[in-house]
Amino acid sequence: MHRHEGHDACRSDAPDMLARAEALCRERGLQFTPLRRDVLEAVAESDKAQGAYDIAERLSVPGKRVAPVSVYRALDFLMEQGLVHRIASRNAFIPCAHGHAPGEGVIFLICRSCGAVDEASSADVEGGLERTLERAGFTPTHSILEVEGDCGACRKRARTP
Amino acid sequence: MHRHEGHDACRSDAPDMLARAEALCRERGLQFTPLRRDVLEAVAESDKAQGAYDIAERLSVPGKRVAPVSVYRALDFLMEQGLVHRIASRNAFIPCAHGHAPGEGVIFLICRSCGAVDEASSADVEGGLERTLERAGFTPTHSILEVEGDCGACRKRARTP
DNA sequence: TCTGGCGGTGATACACTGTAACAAACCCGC
DNA sequence: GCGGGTTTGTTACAGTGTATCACCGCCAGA
Repeated sequence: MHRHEGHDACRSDAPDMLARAEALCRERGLQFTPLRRDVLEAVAESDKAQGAYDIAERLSVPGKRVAPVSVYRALDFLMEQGLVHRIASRNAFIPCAHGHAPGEGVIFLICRSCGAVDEASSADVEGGLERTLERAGFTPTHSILEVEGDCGACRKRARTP
Repeated sequence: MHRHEGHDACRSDAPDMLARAEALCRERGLQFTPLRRDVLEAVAESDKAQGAYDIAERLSVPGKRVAPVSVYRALDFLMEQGLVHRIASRNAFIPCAHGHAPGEGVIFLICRSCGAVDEASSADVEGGLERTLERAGFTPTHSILEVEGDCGACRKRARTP
């Protein structure tokens, strides 16, 4: 089990994220288009989960509107490539903090106070889940695990206002 | 760890569910109104997750329309009382298969083929999750764990068509 | 009895989220 | 240049959820 270390730096270091995405697309023979780049950059600019419409609005400038449907398409692409995650309980999107092993379970920690979303992973949880599913005769294809609560920073802030 | 036994009977035994709900409301001094009763019954009639609009349509008869907003209000009430669950990945609702210990984690097993939703629980998963959250300095208030895949019945059906 | 409050419901409107369908632009190999 | 796939723009629409206000029924208290 491990928690992802150095997370904050990761999330705010958008340039690194973009470089990684570009390399990944080149490697896979896919197009890292300007729109996809812009959407990824917009998502990576914040550690809060952002809605597709927020992103569309942020990317729009007078004279050059980006329609939500375009954002959705870019997000679909970025999710397929494992570059962003969707937070089902919020209908919102966050950058993937780091390269996950394919199929590795991710736990999203969503702070109800500051809105930041952290990622964690746990071999214990994953193993327990596998055993539970097997016992139930259930073959999983995809699982989501999202926890809402208070992050350490916000709890500390609440104690010493 | 245990998987909920006798689940099918539980889910289809709507009358029992209604009696339980009524008793629970009386006990808590809350109103188990006709609308709430109808909504719970509609949810309990199927082991598939149903959308609020589906429920509204099902409850509507010529001359007596039930608006989605009314269904949402009833569902909010029923969720607060722990009688129904919301499936975040589907924007849909299912009856609670049994009385959970308050705060106990539930794992939803969603079959992508037949759409049925089963419930499971696992002390392993829960313990692992607790440890992971503590390590991350995160205080949880609510967590959702939903797994999509193929249930045993559908996998068997696929093998012998 | 009257009255005021309160919870529940009905009804309308609206905001937010996501997708379908089609046309235009672009890119790339032939 | 041409043909075919991919990407994007645009419009329209479906699905999901909430805000607001009015009305009703009930019940406690004057």
